[in-house]
Amino acid sequence: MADELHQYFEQVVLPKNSSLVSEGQICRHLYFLESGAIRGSYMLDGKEITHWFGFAPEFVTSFHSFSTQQPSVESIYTLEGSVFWRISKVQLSQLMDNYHEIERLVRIAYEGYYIRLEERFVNAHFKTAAERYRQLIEQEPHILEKASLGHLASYLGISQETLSRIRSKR
Amino acid sequence: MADELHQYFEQVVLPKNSSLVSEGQICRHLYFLESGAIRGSYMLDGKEITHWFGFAPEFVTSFHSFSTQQPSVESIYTLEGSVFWRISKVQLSQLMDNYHEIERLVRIAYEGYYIRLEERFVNAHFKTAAERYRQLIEQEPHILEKASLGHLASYLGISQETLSRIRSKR
DNA sequence: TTCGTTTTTTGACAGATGTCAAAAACTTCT
DNA sequence: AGAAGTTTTTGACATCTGTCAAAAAACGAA
Repeated sequence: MADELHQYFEQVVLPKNSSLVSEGQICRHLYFLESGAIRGSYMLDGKEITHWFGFAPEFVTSFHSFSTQQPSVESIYTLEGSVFWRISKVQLSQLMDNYHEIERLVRIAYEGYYIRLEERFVNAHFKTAAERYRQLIEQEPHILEKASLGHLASYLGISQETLSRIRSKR
Repeated sequence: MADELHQYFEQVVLPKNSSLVSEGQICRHLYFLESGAIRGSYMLDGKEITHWFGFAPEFVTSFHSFSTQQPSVESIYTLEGSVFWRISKVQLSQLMDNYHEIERLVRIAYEGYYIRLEERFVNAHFKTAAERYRQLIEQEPHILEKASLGHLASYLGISQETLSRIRSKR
């Protein structure tokens, strides 16, 4: 099985600040981020909102588009030089058909992603900007090293200026 | 297989305002909500925050607790008389082991739940209270019929007073 | 290094939202 | 219908946060 797995994956290497997935296009691949870091963002009222970050090693894609095969509302960009291994949706479906074990891995992956998102959602819900920032420092410190202030601010759901002021107060 | 499935599920019938899952307890079951409506909530600074609603027919549980088997941070209450069919995590795991088909159903379910939560997250992220309320009316009008103002407000991430004022302005 | 660009910080101000408190409207039960 | 409880509305006020604009700092390329 390991042999068969390998032949489905294709390596993708991207430099810093390049796009992996573009808004408006259908995302047909699931990517394993082997090394590097990325961010997912979308446009709102002319502003770019970064709503998630991805760090190696993990599976990433524009989940909504990949799952529904609708045009993606988000774009994905590299935050630094990154190496991916990608597999198409069609091929992944075949693998899941052929191997219960693969279907299970994907199920467990989704379960994990769901839980993580739920936690983030709850954390964001009724906390002040400062509390969310403090929580970020505790729970996802790696983000601080790779993301710019603007990316961070939108990730936290606040303006860049407010984040700058929160930072200067300690 | 249908026969075998049936024997794993147990019916639970609850009146209005009763609790299905309580904070602090490990949630060991997945529930199929056959009829009725429920809400999931947690305590924050002495206030009860309702962060999701569930409506028949769908599968519901305290996902974080069910998945990790850690004590639940949320409680689940019925909004009206409701009928559930529950299956234990152990038994569901057995079913998933024995039937690839079941594993697939669960995988697809998680995929759907993830997408839904992501949409809600993005919608909430940078919109004003009024916009979120308008969006709720368009996208989840059924919630309006069952939830009290207080539940709704916390679901939208705003105070009850603010929601009341938004409502009175149209 | 130096110039030009991007990112971050700071200031002034307006507007949205939360909080506390009380009144009003609505429910439920007897 | 009436009493008691709950839910919703309203008012006054403080504060957090966003916006716009400009200055300062950091970064990159030549």
